[in-house]
Amino acid sequence: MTPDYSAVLSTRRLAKGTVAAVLSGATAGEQLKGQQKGQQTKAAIVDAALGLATQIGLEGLSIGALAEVMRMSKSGVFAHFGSREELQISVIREYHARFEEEVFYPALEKPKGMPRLKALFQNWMNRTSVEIDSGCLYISGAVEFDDRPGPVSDALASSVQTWLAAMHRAVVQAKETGHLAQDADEHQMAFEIHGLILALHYEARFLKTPGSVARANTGFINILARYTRAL
Amino acid sequence: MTPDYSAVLSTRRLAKGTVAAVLSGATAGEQLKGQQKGQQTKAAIVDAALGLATQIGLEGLSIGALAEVMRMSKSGVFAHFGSREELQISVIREYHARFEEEVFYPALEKPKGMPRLKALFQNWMNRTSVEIDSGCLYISGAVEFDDRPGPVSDALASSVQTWLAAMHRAVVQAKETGHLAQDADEHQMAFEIHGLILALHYEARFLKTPGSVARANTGFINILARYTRAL
DNA sequence: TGCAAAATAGAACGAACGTTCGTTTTATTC
DNA sequence: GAATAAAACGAACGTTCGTTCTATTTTGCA
Repeated sequence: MTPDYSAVLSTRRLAKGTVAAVLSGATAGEQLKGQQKGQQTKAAIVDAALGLATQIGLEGLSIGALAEVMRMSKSGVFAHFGSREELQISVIREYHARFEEEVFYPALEKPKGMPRLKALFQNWMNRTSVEIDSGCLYISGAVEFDDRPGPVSDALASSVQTWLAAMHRAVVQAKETGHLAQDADEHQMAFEIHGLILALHYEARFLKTPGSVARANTGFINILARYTRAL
Repeated sequence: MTPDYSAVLSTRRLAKGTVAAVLSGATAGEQLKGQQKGQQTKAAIVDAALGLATQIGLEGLSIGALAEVMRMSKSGVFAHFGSREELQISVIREYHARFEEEVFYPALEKPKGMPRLKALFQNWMNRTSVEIDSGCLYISGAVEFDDRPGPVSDALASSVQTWLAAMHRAVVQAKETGHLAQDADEHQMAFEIHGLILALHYEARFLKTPGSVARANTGFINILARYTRAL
């Protein structure tokens, strides 16, 4: 149920199409199909939908509003997905793709261990900072679907788990390479890091508290100090 | 714009009616009005509405669904509030009242400084743990209204700020009483604590990750260690 | 007990929702 | 350029939404 980045993490970056295909659940046939007009339109719709969803949430995303943005008819938009749920899932997949492209892959350039861990956090934080105006789908989605089981919730949870697992793996590697104390609890550390990102998103985006970015940074430094020092 | 608990924190618990009146923005006249039938009905509606809102969110809260739960007509429910927004704000005020009753006031029994700070966190965490089945309005609301300015968002932000300010003040007092290092950054510490609660809510409620409560607890211990030790 | 006020019901409103359908327009292929 | 498939349209469906009216019932008080 929960794919993870482990393979990618140790083998560096795979061919992009393959990874994306696996992660998005798309079949090989779909990927290789020629770029008909409909495919580009669909991509444009998903792009617009993602923009809407990060602002008003996946639940607030309506086909009517989306059609208006696209200057298309409701039925024209609808036909590309067959259902609202499928549209939402497409949006999640797109978000996932962009997230890993922006946060995960660039960090693989850094060597295993502390450098990569730092890069992962830094990229994650940068993205969250930028998203202060648009919102993070992994955070808003979690709230919207934490009591609404179904395919959309599953897709969302799967994406999040994938990313959190990658983060956890990076911590494990940092310990393996001797950059962290031998008795460091990897899950605990990942949990605390996650908390920093969530607090940043909450305080900066909703409360507009100044200095939140600096606090998240300082928090990370504190966590590092805690887990490099022997207990 | 942002009331705070400061007065209450230093004078112990005030007369309940007064504090509640100030916090809820209700007028004295409203408070003293005799308990007519309508008042109890309204209270029952708000109670049911709070139950619904913590599950499906403030945005998902609909008058129709609420009327069904109450076995009343839509217009009957509606008449008590005059608008959906007013209903939402009533729910927020009710949540606020219960939150301080359950989290804030009991901690005032403990002496200022570390004991009170620990109690505040513990109560906060206990409530968040219990809320894993029902959801926290301060968290879900922040996501739903972070890009939707208006009276509801204002009421919500005000409540949250009040609580976070109380938490911050507790940290300041802990430092004043010598329980924390002299160079401890109170805002930074409050930020990190907030992150723990958010991570707990996220991982336990959405991802159903086992052991999240223990991790939040451990995280708090780690933070305490960091801020009692000199930098 | 009677009367005014408060509380609830009921019907209706316009708008928006996701979805279905048949038709028409646009692309692609031969 | 004709034949075929893909894509987009426009209208309508049944629901639900918040809200507005006008009755009707219930309540509190003299």
